[in-house]
Amino acid sequence: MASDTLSLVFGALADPTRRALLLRLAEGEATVAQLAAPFSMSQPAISKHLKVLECAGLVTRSQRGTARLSRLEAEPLRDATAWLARYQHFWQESHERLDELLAALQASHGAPALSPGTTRKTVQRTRNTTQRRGA
Amino acid sequence: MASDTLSLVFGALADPTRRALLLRLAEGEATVAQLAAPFSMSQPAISKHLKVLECAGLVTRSQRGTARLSRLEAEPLRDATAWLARYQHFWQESHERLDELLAALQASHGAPALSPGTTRKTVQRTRNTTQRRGA
DNA sequence: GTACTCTATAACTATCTAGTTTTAGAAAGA
DNA sequence: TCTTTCTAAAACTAGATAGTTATAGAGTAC
Repeated sequence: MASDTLSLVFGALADPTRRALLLRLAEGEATVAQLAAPFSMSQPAISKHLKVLECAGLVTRSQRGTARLSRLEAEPLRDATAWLARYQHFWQESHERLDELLAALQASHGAPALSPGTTRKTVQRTRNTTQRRGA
Repeated sequence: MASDTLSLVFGALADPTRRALLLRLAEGEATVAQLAAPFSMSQPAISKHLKVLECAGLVTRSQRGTARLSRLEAEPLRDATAWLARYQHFWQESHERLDELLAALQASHGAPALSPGTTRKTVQRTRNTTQRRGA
């Protein structure tokens, strides 16, 4: 894979096991054993996935006794989101805000433990975005 | 790679060539030859990248004469953004809105042709998000 | 020091990836 | 029809990826 940061981050996210690990880590730090528990996969396999996440900057690690704690680092996810957001106006037809979209998505297929508590009210604002599409 | 949609999308984005293709397609439809021009890479290589993008649902194609037009489909990017946004409150320390962050990013390292025209004003609002972090 | 626990590394396999060059096929033009 | 243009497919290569089992090493407890 390409070694630039964005490629590493997207590459790390391109695996359901690693995405699941991130979701778990969003609840708090965890040891390798704790992280491996839900998966029908060997411990070294999980260690490798953690290494991929670490290389992408999505996880940092510390020692606690004989165990190693993994901790979520969300910074790179911001960069990834920023990249994606350039395309926002291609799919956001009605210009609703991202967190409102999110709220809707969560309402439709079950809110994960992570989500903010309440849906916020729509804020009306003008927008002079030039919609350029087509050749 | 895993075959679920999200994995395909993130996997497609995990390559700088493919991200560049998407950026180009954001300006409008293009033929394979047009897309291949800026790259020092063979035409079949570009065709393969386009196939990856197509499999991820990021591109649809149509025929025009002897050429094939590729068109950006941003829908899957919304899903990817939605996944990422679950981590928003991990990096969005001061709770600024995504598009404001974007504006700042664009201001700092050069606005791409894609971006909305103006930075919008900060809207003050309350937020009762429960910040849950740590074990 | 010895035993135990937790995790990383080594070594290996199978599969996927990204690229190449060459070739075939489809559509348009003369 | 014959030629040209544009793109996809075939066949191949090198290297990365995701998993395995077995083992080594580091830290704690005794």
